[in-house]
Amino acid sequence: MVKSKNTEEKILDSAREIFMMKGFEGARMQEIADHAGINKALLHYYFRSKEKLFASIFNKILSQIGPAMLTFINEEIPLEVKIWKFVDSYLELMKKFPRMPLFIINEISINPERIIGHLNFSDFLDLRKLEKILHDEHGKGRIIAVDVKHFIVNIIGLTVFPLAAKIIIQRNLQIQNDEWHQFIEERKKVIPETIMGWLKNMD
Amino acid sequence: MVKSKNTEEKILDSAREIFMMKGFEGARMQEIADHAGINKALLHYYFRSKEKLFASIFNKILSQIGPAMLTFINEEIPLEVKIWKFVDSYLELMKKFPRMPLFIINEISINPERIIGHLNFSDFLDLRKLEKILHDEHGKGRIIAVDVKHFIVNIIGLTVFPLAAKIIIQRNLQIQNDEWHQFIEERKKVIPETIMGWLKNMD
DNA sequence: GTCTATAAAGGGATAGAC
DNA sequence: GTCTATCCCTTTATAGAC
Repeated sequence: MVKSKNTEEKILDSAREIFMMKGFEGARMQEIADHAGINKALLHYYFRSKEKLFASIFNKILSQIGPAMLTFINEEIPLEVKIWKFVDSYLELMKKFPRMPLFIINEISINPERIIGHLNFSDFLDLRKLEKILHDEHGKGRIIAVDVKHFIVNIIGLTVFPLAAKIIIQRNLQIQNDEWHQFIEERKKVIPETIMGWLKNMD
Repeated sequence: MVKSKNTEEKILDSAREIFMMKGFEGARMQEIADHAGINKALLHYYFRSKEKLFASIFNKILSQIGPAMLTFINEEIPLEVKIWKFVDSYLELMKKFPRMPLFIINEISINPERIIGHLNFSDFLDLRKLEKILHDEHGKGRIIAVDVKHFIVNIIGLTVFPLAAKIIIQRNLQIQNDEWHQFIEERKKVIPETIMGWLKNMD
C-alpha cells in the first residue's frame, strides 16, 4: 500500500509492481487496486482499460532503459571504460526494479504487436559508430577482430541474464538472498574482465 | 493440427506449443484443444485440470534439458572441449524448441512454488567437481583463477540469453529470420572463444 | 474415449450515487 | 474523484449422451 502520493501515481506504482510480478495475463485489476489502496472502478476511471494501463507503465519503463545505454557509446572514453560504465549503470538501475529485464523480454516475446514502436534501441545505440570503434581498435592492434553483433549480445547477455534468471541461478548455485547483492557487485568486475579477455586474446 | 498420434500425445504436443507461446496464464484450454483437433472436455478427461496439464509438459521439458549439461562435466576431455560441447548441444536442442529457455525462466520466476522439486540441476551439474577442474587448471598455470559461479553464469548467459531475447535482438540488430540460424551457428564459435579468452588472459 | 451442452467462477468494465 | 453494486463475457470444469 503506497502512501502520500496522488492517486494516479499510486496506480502507476502498483500497476508496475503487479504487472512485473505476474505479467500482463497473470495480473489482476483487483490486485492492482488492492495494492494501491483503492477500488477497481478508479483504475478504469483513470486508464479506461487494462491494456491502456499496461501500455502506460510499459512505455515508462522502456524510457528508463535507454539512458543506461547512452554513456556506453557516446562519451569519448576508452573502450574498456565504456563497457565498465554500461555494466555498472545497468546493474545499478536494475537494483530498483529487479524483475524488469525478464518482464520486458517476456512481454515483448509473447506479444510483439502490442509493443511495436517502443522497441527502438537505435535511438541510443548507433551500431555503425560502435562498429567503427571496434574496427579502429583492431586496426591499432589493440584487440582482435570481432563482429559488433556478437560484441553487443555478449555484453548484454552477461549483464542481463543473471538478473532475468535470478531465481533459477540462486537455487542452483546456492546463493542466498543476502549474498545475491554481493554476487551482482562481483559481476561488475567479472563482465568487463570477460569481454576484455576475449578482445585481447591475441595468440 | 497434429496427425497420426494417439490422443494423449496430441494433447501434450499441442499443450507444449500453446503454453510456450502464451505462457500459463495466457494459454487457453480451448486453443490447446483446437490445436490438437479435439474438444475441451477431452483435455479434462486426460489431465483433469489446466494446472495438471501444465505440470505434465513442464516436467517433460525440464527432463530434456539435463542431458545437455551432462557432457559438459562428466567426460574426460579438455576444458575447452567441454565448453564447446555444452554450447553446441544446448543450441542444437533449442533449435527444436526455440521458446523453451524464456518459457522456463519466466514460468519459474512468476510461480516458483508450482515448480519446486523439478529444479535441481545438481543431478547433472556437480559444482565441486567443476570447481576442482578450474582449480587444477589454474594450478597448472593454464588459466586465471575464477569463481565457479561466475564461470557457469557466464557460459549459460552467453548461450541462453540470445535465445531468450531472440525477438528483441533480431529487431535491434537487424537480423532477418533467414539470417538468425547463421547467427546462432556463429555463436558456437564465439562463446568458447569468449570464455577461453577470459580464462587465458594472463597479463 | 469422444462428443454436446451447461454449470460455476473469474475478471474486466460500466452505471449511478455521493 | 471515489465509492458500491452489478453487468456480462470469458474460461475452466463437469454432466451426461453416444
